[in-house]
Amino acid sequence: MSASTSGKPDSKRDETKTTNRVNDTNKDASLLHRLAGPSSMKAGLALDQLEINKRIAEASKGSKYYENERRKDEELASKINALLKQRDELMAMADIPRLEAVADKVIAELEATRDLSQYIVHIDMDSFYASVEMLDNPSLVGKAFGVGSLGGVLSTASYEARKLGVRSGMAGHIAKKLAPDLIFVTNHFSRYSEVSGQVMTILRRYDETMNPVGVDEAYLNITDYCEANKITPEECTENIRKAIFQETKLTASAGIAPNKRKMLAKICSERNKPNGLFKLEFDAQAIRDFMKGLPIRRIPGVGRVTERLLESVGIKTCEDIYTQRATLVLMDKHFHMHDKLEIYLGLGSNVVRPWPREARKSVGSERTFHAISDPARINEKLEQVAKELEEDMERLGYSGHTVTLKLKLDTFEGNRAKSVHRPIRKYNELLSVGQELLAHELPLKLRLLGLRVTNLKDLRAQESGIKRFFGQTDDPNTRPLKRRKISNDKEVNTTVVGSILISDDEDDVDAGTSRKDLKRAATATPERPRSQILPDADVAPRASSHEPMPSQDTSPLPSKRAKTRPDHSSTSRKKPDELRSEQHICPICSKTLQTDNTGLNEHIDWCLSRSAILEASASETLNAGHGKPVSTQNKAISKAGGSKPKPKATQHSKPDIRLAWKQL
DNA sequence: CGGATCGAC
DNA sequence: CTATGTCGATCCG
Ligand SMILES: Nc1ncnc2c1ncn2[C@H]1C[C@H](O)[C@@H](COP(=O)(O)OP(=O)(O)OP(=O)(O)O)O1
Ligand SMILES: [Mg+2]
Ligand SMILES: [Mg+2]
Repeated sequence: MSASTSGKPDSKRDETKTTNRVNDTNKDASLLHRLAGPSSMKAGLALDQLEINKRIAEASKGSKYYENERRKDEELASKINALLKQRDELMAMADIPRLEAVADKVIAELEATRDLSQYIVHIDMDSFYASVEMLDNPSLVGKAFGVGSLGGVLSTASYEARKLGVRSGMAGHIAKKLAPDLIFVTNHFSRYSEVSGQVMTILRRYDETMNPVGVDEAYLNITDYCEANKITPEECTENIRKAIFQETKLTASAGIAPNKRKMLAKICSERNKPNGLFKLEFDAQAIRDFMKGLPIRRIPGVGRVTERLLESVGIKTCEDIYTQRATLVLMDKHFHMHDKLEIYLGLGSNVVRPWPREARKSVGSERTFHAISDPARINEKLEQVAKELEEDMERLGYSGHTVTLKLKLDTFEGNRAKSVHRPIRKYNELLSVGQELLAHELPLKLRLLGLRVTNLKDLRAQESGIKRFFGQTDDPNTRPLKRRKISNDKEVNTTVVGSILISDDEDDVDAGTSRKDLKRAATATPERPRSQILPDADVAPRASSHEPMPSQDTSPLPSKRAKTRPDHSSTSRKKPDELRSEQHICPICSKTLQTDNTGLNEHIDWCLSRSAILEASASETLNAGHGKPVSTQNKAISKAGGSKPKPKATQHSKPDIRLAWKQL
C-alpha cells in the first residue's frame, strides 16, 4: 500500500517486474515498496531493487516523514480491506456471466470507435534538467549526479545515478545512501525554461497546435505534416529528434501512436527511453496485444494508490482488466469500468491542441522551512509567500477571488487549508487574508506555508465584447476566441479601469530575462538560515504561460484552426471521445443522452440494473426517459438565497449495491 | 462549494 | 538530522 500524498520518488518505469512476491502480503513490504517505488530500468537492475528498497527503508526509519507515510499506508490498507469485503458480498450474489456480458458489450462498442487515422507523437526530453546541466558543465557527462541538493529533494538524476536507484522526487540524503559518490548539482530553472522554449519552438514547426506538457514534453499531431511533405511518421519524428539535437544538443525520445494521453503515444515514448523512438503498429489487434502485458501502473493517471486498489482485486496488468471485468462492472463506482476498458483496448483521445490561458484555474506559492512555531516568524514566512504570489499573479496576468491557505505540520501530517472570498490582487490583500486565515489556526508548529488563489480573473483577456483596443498581449493566433460567460459578476468592474492593464506583459516564457531572482528553491535545501547565498540560484519553477494539460480533452474552445485535419474531427465525432460535453451515448442501452457527467453516470447505473433485472432481451424496449435533458443548466448566478436551486434528484449514496441481487 | 486525495512533471 | 513546488481532476459531504 504505498500511498501518501507527498510525492514519492518517481517510480513508474520498471520492467523487470516487481521482484518481491513472497513478501508481498507483508505490511512492511508494502510500505517499503511505496517508499522506494519500483525503479530499475532494463534487466540488470532487478536484482538490486530489493537491496535498494531495503536501504531506503533503513535510511528512512525513524523520521517523521517515515512515520507519516506509515500512517497513511495503514489507512489505505484498511480502506482496501473494506473494499474487498464489499466486493465479496456483492460477488457472492452476483450473476457473473451477466456482468461479464455487460462489460463485453461495452468493449464491443468501444472497439467500434477506434480511430487509427491520426499520427500522434509524444516527445519527451531525456533526463531533462540533468541534460541541461551537462550541457552547461560537460564535466558531468558520464557521472552519477542528481539535480537538487542533499537535504533537499532531487528534481531528476542522470542515467548513471538512476542505475543506482536514484530518482526524481527522492530526498537527497536518501539518494546519497544509495549512491555515496553522488554529485549534487543545483537547479537552474530559468535555463530549463529557456531551453524548453527552444524545443517547443522547434516542435511547433511540425504542428502549430502542438500541446506542451510541462517543460520537457509535448504532443503533436503530425498527420498533416506527413501528408504535406510526403514522408512517413517515422521519418518525420526522426527529423524532429534530429532537429532538436542539432539545435539544442539535447536528446529526446518519442512515441508514435494513434492516440495520446493516457495511452499509447506517451507510453511508447518511454519504451526505449534514452534517445529512442518507438512506433506502435496501427492495427487494432497489434495494439491490443501491446496493451496486454503492460502493468497498469504504466498507464498515465494510475499512481501508487490506484495500483494498490486494482491489485487488490487481481488486476496487475492491462490484460487483467478483462479477466476481472465482472468486478469492474459490479463496483463501477470505485473502479470506473469504462475508463479501464478503454485502457484495456488501448483507446484514447487523439485530439491535440494547446492550452488556452483561460484554462488556468489557480496560481499559488508555497514554501517549506524548518519547523517553527513562533507566530512572528511564521508571519515572516507568510509575507514571503504572499510576496512571491503577488509577483507571479502580476507576471501571469491574473487576479483572483478566493484565497486558500495551506499548512503542513512538522509531523508532515494534517495538511489543512481554509479559504476566504474577496477580490484579491495585491500583496497587502494576500497578506491580510492570509493572516486572517492563519490566525484562526495558529497554535501550531509548521514546516510549510502556502497561499493559492482561485476563481481567477484573466487580466489580459480581451474585454468581453466591446473593448479590446489594447495590443494583443496573448497568443498571436488567437482570434475570436470563444467568449466566456460574460461578466456575470455582481461586483461591477473591479478597480483597474483599462489603465493598469498591460503592465509588463512581456509575453510567454520569461525567456532568459534578466531574472535576478533568488527566490524560493524548489528542489534546493529547505531554507538555509544564514549565509547560503547562492548568487546564481535562479531557482524558481516559472509557470510559463502554457503548460498544464489535464487529461480532459473535451475542452471548451471551438477549433478555430484554419488548417483542417481531414477527417479527424468528424471521425472522432463518432464517439463522445471522453464523456464530458453534453451529449453522451449510454454504453449500455446506446441511447443518446443530453446530460452532464453525473447525469450520465446516474443513467448508466439505472440502465445497468435495469437491464440486469429485465433480462437482456427486454433491454431495448424499456427506456423511460432517463438521462432526460437534464434540467436547467442554471448557471447559478444566484448566490443570494439558498444556493440550492437544483432539485438534485435523489442521490443514492449507495455505493455499488446496484447489481447486488443475483438474477432470479 | 470547500476540503481531502490522487497524480503528474 | 535530514523528504519540493505547482497545478488539475475527482470524489465526498
Ligand atoms: N517530482 C518532481 N519534482 C520536481 N521536479 C520534477 C519532478 N519530476 C520531474 N521533475 C522535473 C525534472 C525533470 O527533468 C523534468 C521532466 O520530467 P520527466 O520527463 O518525468 O523526467 P526526466 O526528463 O528527468 O527523465 P526521463 O528521461 O525519464 O524523461 O521535470
Ligand atoms: Mg523527460
Ligand atoms: Mg516528461
